[in-house]
Amino acid sequence: MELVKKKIFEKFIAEKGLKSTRQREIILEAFLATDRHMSIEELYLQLRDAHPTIGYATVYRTLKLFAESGIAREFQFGDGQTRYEHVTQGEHHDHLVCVGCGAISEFTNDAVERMQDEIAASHGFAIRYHKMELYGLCAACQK
Amino acid sequence: MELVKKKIFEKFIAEKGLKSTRQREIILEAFLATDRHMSIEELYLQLRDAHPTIGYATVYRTLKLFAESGIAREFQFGDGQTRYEHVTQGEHHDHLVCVGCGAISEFTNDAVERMQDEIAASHGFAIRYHKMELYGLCAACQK
DNA sequence: ATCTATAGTGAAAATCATTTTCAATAACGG
DNA sequence: CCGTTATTGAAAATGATTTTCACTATAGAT
Repeated sequence: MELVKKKIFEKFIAEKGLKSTRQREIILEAFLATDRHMSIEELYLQLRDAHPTIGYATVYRTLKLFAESGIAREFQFGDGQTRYEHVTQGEHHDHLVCVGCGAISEFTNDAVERMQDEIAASHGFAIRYHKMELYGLCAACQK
Repeated sequence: MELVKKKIFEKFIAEKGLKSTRQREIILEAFLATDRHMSIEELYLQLRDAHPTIGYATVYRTLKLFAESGIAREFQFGDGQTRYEHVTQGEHHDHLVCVGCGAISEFTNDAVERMQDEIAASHGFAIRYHKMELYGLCAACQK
C-alpha cells in the first residue's frame, strides 16, 4: 500500500534524525506513482516538468534513502543503469528480463522461496534475501 | 578443462577473423589460472608484475572477448565492478554472496535448473539463461 | 513566532568504471 | 618480405554516480 510506504519512510527519517523536506515528499510521490523498475534518470526526467528546480543529485540521494528505509530496492540488470523498484513488505518477487526489448516483468514462485532456505542452510549461510532473474525472449519478441 | 577453453577461444578468434596476439595469450593464461569471479582490475593488477607493458584497456577488451567467445561470463554483484567468471560448457551454477565479507561461492541445484523452465514456460518466455544469487552471512561471518 | 544548530539542496566539479580515439605496432595471407 | 587490417597502449572521452560548497530550509528550543 502506498500509504504504508509513506509511513515507513517517515518513520525512517524521524529515527535517523533526518528532515522531512518538500523535495523528498515530491520524489516519494513520484516514485510511488510510477511503474516499477524506474531508473534514476527516468524518474528525474519525469519529475522535471512539474518540478524543474529539483536537482539530479537530490533524486540520487533520495532514492538511496528509499532503499535504506526499506521501501525500495536497488537493482542492476546489466544495462549500466541502477534501477529502483517498490518493496512491499512480506512480498518477494523475481524477474523475467527480455533480452530482446529489455522489458522487465515479475513473477512470484513459492518453490523458489522455499528453495533459497534449503540451499542456504546446506551451505551454512544465514540467508538475507535472494535475487533470481530469468533472461530470454518475451512472447512478443519471439515472433 | 583449461585446454578446452583455450581451444574454444582460438576457434572463436579464427572464425571472427581476429588475430591471435601475445597479449591475448597472456591474459587468457592469467584468467584461466585465477580464482573465479575476478574483477578486471584484480586481473590487471595481478598481470602487471610479470607483464607491465599490457595496458588497462587491453585487459578490458580481452575480457569482453572471452565473454563473447563463451568461455567467460560477465557478472555484477552490486559492488560497482564487473566481474568475469569461468564458464564450463554444460555446467551451470549459481551464487552465494556474503554480505559481510563479500566472498562469493557457488552452488549447483537441479531443482533450480528445472524450475527456470517451468516458470519461463508459464510466462510464454523463451528462456536463455538465468541468474540466482543468495545474499546472506557466510558461516565465518556469523560469529 | 523567532532563533539556532544542523541537515538538505542545487549546481558544478570530482570520481569511478568503462569505452573510445589515435598514432604506432604486430599478425596473417599472399 | 609486403601490404592490409586488426591490435595495442596511452591518453582523452564518456556515462553514471558521488561529492563539494555556499546557501537554504527544517525541527526543536527559546
